[in-house]
Amino acid sequence: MTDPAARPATDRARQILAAARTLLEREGPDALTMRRLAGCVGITAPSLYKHFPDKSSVVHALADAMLRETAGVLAAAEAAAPGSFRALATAYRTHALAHPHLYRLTTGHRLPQDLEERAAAPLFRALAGDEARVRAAWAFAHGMVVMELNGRFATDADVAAAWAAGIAAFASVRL
Amino acid sequence: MTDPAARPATDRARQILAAARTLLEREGPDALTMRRLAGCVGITAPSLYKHFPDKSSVVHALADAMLRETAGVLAAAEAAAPGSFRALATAYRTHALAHPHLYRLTTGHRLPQDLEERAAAPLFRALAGDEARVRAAWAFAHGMVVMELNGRFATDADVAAAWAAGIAAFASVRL
DNA sequence: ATTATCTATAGATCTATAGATAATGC
DNA sequence: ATTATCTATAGATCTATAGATAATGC
Repeated sequence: MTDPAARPATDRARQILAAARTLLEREGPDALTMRRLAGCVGITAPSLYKHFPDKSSVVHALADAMLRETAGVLAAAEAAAPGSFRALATAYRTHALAHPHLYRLTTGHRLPQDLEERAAAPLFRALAGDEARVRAAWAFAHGMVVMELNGRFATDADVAAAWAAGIAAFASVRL
Repeated sequence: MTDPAARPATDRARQILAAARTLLEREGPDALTMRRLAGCVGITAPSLYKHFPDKSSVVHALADAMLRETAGVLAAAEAAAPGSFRALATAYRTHALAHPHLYRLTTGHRLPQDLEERAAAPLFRALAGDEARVRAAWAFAHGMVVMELNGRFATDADVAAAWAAGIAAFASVRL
């Protein structure tokens, strides 16, 4: 209810967003044009403007939905294994790597702060309420995902071991 | 010598790269067009193609130079404070935040692996040769920088404390 | 001779608006 | 009446090439 564009009211708007998501994930951000998006839904580009005021509102709605989904994934991981930073990190990684372009789109955006905080709440609990450590751990997870997505690790690198090392570093009791 | 585009031979090519760097850093990636770049150097767009085969070679050369610079910064930090992960992390952060657009450009690229490894060598030494931990620590630093650059932390967040928490987590002796 | 440059332009895009037309809901 | 859609198009871009012209180096 906060933002009409971010929370589509009509079926058509939802259908457009679903198509945008598929298009972005399949062909990357450059493919997400109003023309191609319209084509996916079976209408012409100008008709999109009856449902979204402009392109950025479509993009914003995609990012918003993705962040909500991430929050849900983390909440589920917490429910399954309360207090486990490892479980949260694994769930985060899995979800992010499953949606590379959406992940990049979302993390490249400035989103409502309460949404972000809600998503990070399980992490806050897992790390015993240490804010600074929560942010550092979040940055670690984000950095790992981005580097995996962008192929920044050497092909023979043991990425799982790197995740494990980071998880151990943050989960361990403070010295 | 590896790549002619990445290591410009002529003064003009170097001048073009310098202008590209300034343009990118001042106005962001969308401003970096062949026309605008040519304008900065005082020539027309087609003339650029006498010096670079295409736009991507210009971009690649920028990323290459930035990564070399990062390697230099880390090496200098190591020389000043051998074996200190904190010193490396601080130097990395400072350099990255001083060149936001270049940093994003560079980290969004796949670069020659030996270059990346050379840049990471001081980190490897500081973390006592633990490869997995080096990668995790690198991801942490990268994640922190990206989140700072993209304004992903709450305005009242103590970012320095987050850096300190991550540095402590990785620098501490293993349990 | 060779090189750097220019003008002109091909060939593709894009986002977004204006105004007409068809379809739906009262 | 209102809404969704279409066609047509404005108005901006972009990258990159072709071919002519000026300037440089032998």
